[in-house]
Amino acid sequence: MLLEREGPAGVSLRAVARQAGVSQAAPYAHFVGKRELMSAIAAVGFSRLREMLAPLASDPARSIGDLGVTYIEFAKANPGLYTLMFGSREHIDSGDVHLSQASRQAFELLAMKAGRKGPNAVDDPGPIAAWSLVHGLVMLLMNEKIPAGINERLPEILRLLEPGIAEHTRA
Amino acid sequence: MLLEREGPAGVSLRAVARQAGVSQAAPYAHFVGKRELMSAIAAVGFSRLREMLAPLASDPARSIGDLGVTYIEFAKANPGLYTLMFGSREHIDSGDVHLSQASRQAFELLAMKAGRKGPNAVDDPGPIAAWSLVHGLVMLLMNEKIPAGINERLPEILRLLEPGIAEHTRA
DNA sequence: CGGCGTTCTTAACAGTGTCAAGATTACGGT
DNA sequence: ACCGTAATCTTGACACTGTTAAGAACGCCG
Repeated sequence: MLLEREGPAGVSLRAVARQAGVSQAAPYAHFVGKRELMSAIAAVGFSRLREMLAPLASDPARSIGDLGVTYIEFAKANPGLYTLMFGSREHIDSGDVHLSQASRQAFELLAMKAGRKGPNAVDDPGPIAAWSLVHGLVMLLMNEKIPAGINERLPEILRLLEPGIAEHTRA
Repeated sequence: MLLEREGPAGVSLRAVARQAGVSQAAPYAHFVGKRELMSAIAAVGFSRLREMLAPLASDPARSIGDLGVTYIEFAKANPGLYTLMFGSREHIDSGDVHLSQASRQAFELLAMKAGRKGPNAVDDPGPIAAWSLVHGLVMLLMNEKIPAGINERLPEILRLLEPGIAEHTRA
């Protein structure tokens, strides 16, 4: 896909039109603008992520660390898509309904594992910390801020959060 | 500044040239291209971040959590700059010498607090986890993936990592 | 069959990064 | 003091971008 070769900024409406065999302004019959196209793509990205995570989340034998590893695998397999989903507020409309709904659904999978039980897990520190840790790891890896060599130590890093969460949940 | 009003993508060479009172192609006498300009800006961003963090890092009375709070304050005060520093590989040349050096220096400040002592702290899980957690938190906040309301609970979230790090350092 | 909405095309607008050619300016060595 | 060289700037152009306007085909429903 074009997204993965060039990154989100490399996607031009005209290029996707050419690739579809239609002409420059045709996309505007389907999307009001570029941001809406990108938001739609990002939304299916969240759906795919959720599909990958879902079986692990409902399996009691799997830990948060396992979820994290799968999460990172998704990001490494689709770096362009992942960057689009989380990066740049420029390319995406964060207010888009489908998009924010899709991202919330993916987040709730994490909350199941890392959070206090019950509703409004949204402001529960546990899942937020877990998501932040994993997301930060992915971002720093992608932007080469940390050496790519730590790949094997990822489970170890992810486990660092578990004592704190256990302590917090108990309280 | 223009960066903060429009975000990294809103910065155009022509606009900065206009603002400097010179004409479109003048910047090319100082930078080989836009990416180099942006990389230079990002590098001074890392320097500023390091200056903010330095006093806390050398003060034994301050915890990793304190560093994290200051880090997040920096990001919230300069969201455009922060996005440029970490976000988009499109606008920045990660291979840039000044840039990668500046980011490494900022990272070493974290490593002092959160890591095993001694050299090559780069592959020590502690500081990497700390940085990832804080960075992920900032990113998710900026892109409105998590509600802005958790601001007061930030110290609590950052503390979740401390038991794990303590355990690991002891080993 | 007629009309309407969807999809498409072509053409144009303003804006962008970048390069080439040449003018201007500043400055250091003789 | 002067001359040459390097740094800096200007103008003009190229190919590209997102977006809009005006209109041409097309299918579908009454």
